[in-house]
Amino acid sequence: MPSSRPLRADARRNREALLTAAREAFLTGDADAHVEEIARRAGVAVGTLYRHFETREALVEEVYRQEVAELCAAPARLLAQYAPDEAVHRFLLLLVEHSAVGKGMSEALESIMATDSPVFDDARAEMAHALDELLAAGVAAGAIRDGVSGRVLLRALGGICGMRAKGWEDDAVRITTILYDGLRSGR
Amino acid sequence: MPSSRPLRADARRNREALLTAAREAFLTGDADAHVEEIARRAGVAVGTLYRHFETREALVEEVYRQEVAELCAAPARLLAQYAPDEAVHRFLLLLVEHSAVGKGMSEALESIMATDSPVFDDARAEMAHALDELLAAGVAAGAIRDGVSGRVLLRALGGICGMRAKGWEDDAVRITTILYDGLRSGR
DNA sequence: ACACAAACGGAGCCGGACTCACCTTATGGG
DNA sequence: CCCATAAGGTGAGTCCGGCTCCGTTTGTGT
Repeated sequence: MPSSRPLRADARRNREALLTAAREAFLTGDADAHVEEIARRAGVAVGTLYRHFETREALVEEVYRQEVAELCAAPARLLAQYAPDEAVHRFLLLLVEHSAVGKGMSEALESIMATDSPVFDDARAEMAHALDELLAAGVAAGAIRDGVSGRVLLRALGGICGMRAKGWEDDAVRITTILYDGLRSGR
Repeated sequence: MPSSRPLRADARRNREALLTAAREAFLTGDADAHVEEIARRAGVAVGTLYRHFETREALVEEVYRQEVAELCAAPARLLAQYAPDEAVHRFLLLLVEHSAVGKGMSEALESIMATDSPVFDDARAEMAHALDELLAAGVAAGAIRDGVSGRVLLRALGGICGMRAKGWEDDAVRITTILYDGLRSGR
């Protein structure tokens, strides 16, 4: 259904502007910028925002989806470059680092990983699948314990990404290491 | 300042009724019950609710605080009854179990553990302190790795408690076990 | 150029948190 | 026991933010 008609030029431009404006708003701190504000930043009226996105939530989700897609590309790349268990370790740390781009985006990731909103199911499935690959490779190499699904690990990571206090990065790295050691200890 | 005057009898009753109504509302699922609804359940008007609690959030916080206080009593009890590392393990599982009382309360716990809202600082500090005791006992007994603070572990637990999908309990138990193994592996 | 569907703008609607001016009642001193 | 009085209760009304609706503008295919 992506081709019910190619979308008029100005419409495409506005849609893009809205997504950019929203992403910037979230990155610069306030994850609950008003729709008016986002529309203003994009140089359009609220009505236009609602022509492109069903609800405010839908817009937020779209921004999240793009961010997640980027993260999902990582596992394959890491597996090609490192030994399986090293790849797992690096991915965990990458995730922590990535969620550091801003409070807004970190909230986004947390939502994706912790909620049951049907809208995020795809993103979660994709993420879980990417993690499954990583873990499977680790198990095959005898470096990672068996019986841990990507979905389970994803849950744990959700908690890590939700951290936002000052000095949270140190905490995140520490928890990540604990998890990693835990994954190896039962192998 | 808890004694600017003993609070009139009906006032105390209403305050209690509001807390009870709110707790029940959260336990029975909808964590975002409207203030009107909560007031109605308590048999008072919204104005009365706002006489006792600055904002809706403040009411929610008070309910959380009570729940957390209950959890904070657990570590001391467990330490008196079990070996340190066993106490840690049991507390982790207790936490999971406790957050199962309902989606509403589980959201509450997640908030307490994941946010930086100054209002929750006390609860977090208390919780972290309780965990510190547990961990310290474990370290002293040589059963737990050193260098993990209660605060850090609390973060990890926040993620676990935030899980709400069907079958989340199995996931939670599994993650908890991984964490536990991780805590022991570096000793 | 023209027609016309597609897209835009923005005043206004609506629901939910919160306020305030006025009424009710517990309580303690006479 | 009763009254004065201040603590407490009430709920219609305000405010604010997400969302809608329809009249106007504009890109596009002929």
